[in-house]
Amino acid sequence: MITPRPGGRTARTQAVVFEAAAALLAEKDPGQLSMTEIAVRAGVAATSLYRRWGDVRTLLMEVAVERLARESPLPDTGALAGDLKAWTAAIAGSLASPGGSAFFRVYVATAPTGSAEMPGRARAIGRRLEQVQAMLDRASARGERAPGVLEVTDHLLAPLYMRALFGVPADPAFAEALVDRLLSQT
Amino acid sequence: MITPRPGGRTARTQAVVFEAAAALLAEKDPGQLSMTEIAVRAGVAATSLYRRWGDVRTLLMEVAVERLARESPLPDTGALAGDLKAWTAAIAGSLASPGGSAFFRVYVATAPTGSAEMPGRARAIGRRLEQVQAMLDRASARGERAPGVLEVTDHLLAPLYMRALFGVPADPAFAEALVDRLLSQT
DNA sequence: GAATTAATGCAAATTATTTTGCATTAATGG
DNA sequence: CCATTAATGCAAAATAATTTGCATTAATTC
Repeated sequence: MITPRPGGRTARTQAVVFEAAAALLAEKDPGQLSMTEIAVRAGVAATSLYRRWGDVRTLLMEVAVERLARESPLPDTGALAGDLKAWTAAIAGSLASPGGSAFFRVYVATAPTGSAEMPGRARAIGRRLEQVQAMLDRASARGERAPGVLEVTDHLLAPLYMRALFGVPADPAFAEALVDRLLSQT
Repeated sequence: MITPRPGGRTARTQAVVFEAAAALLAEKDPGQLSMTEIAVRAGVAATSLYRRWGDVRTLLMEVAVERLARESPLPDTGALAGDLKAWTAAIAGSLASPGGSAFFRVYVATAPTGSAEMPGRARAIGRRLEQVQAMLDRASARGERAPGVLEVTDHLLAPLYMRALFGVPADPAFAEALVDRLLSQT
């Protein structure tokens, strides 16, 4: 059984487990969560969680990746400024929701202090960067002058996530101002 | 015994414990560290750690606060641009060292996902913000036009920490460019 | 729809973490 | 220097987390 159907047992238990983990993530630190706790909340045997994900870090990273994919769709407004504004607004919105910075917290908490590895990590962050690159490529194809991916992460993503982390509100107007600031400097 | 002398037993064990924790922090995630592990490395009974700090989170937060205070001194070059450049360069430097983002990781890992509390947290982050405010106040007193604290955290600190988190190098030139970019927009 | 395969649940065993009680050692105050 | 107080160490107990073996249930294949 490599890819079970959406309604299969495997998919079903994964769904309840992810749901339970996400709910707990909105309540407490990633570092405070245990396999046992998630298993109880999900109504699933802890044994199953250990067998499928190995440890809490791995499980939480998968949850984060899955949620991220759903929360900020890639916009296409026809202009770079519009794309970036819609995208950052969506990010700001999801960061504002309870547990909205959960993905980011999980990433940081599970990221190795050293330099190397992490397949889940690369996948998680790769998703965001692919979105950025796609937008920038479209802009270039239209003949617009576009910044690089690094500029976007440095000047758009960084302030938004930092604010989420420190509890400073980041409303849509702030996100929009960041985009204007970035584009006026290219 | 409220404030034991620098050479006292309490201070001595705290020193070895902090040293051990910092060393381990450079090797693995904050979330991976246990009291037991730190105790063994420090050559101290785990019992003592539990009694003095209660749990790993609390201990690590204190370690982070203590290290931060030593790592980035407040510069005074006579001009805001110079102050900010010296300060960001110091931050970039310590972030580049092995385990340099340990403080930040600890902060994120131990920060509650919910909204409330945290004495250690406020103290930790307050230190950085006081430094910023002091620099900005001096600049204003000299008659220079100075940005607000939020601008500094959004546009200087955020990119630096974000890069540290994702393993993207942030050299002194990058830090300097951030300062120029910020000041040219005030 | 039976046979096969994989995932799950459950209980027991193992291992790690945390707490507790008490003896010991170091620091402090006369 | 002696008495007092607080911190530490050590061992045992209590709790929590993780692993393992095996029976059971659900899904897939033919």
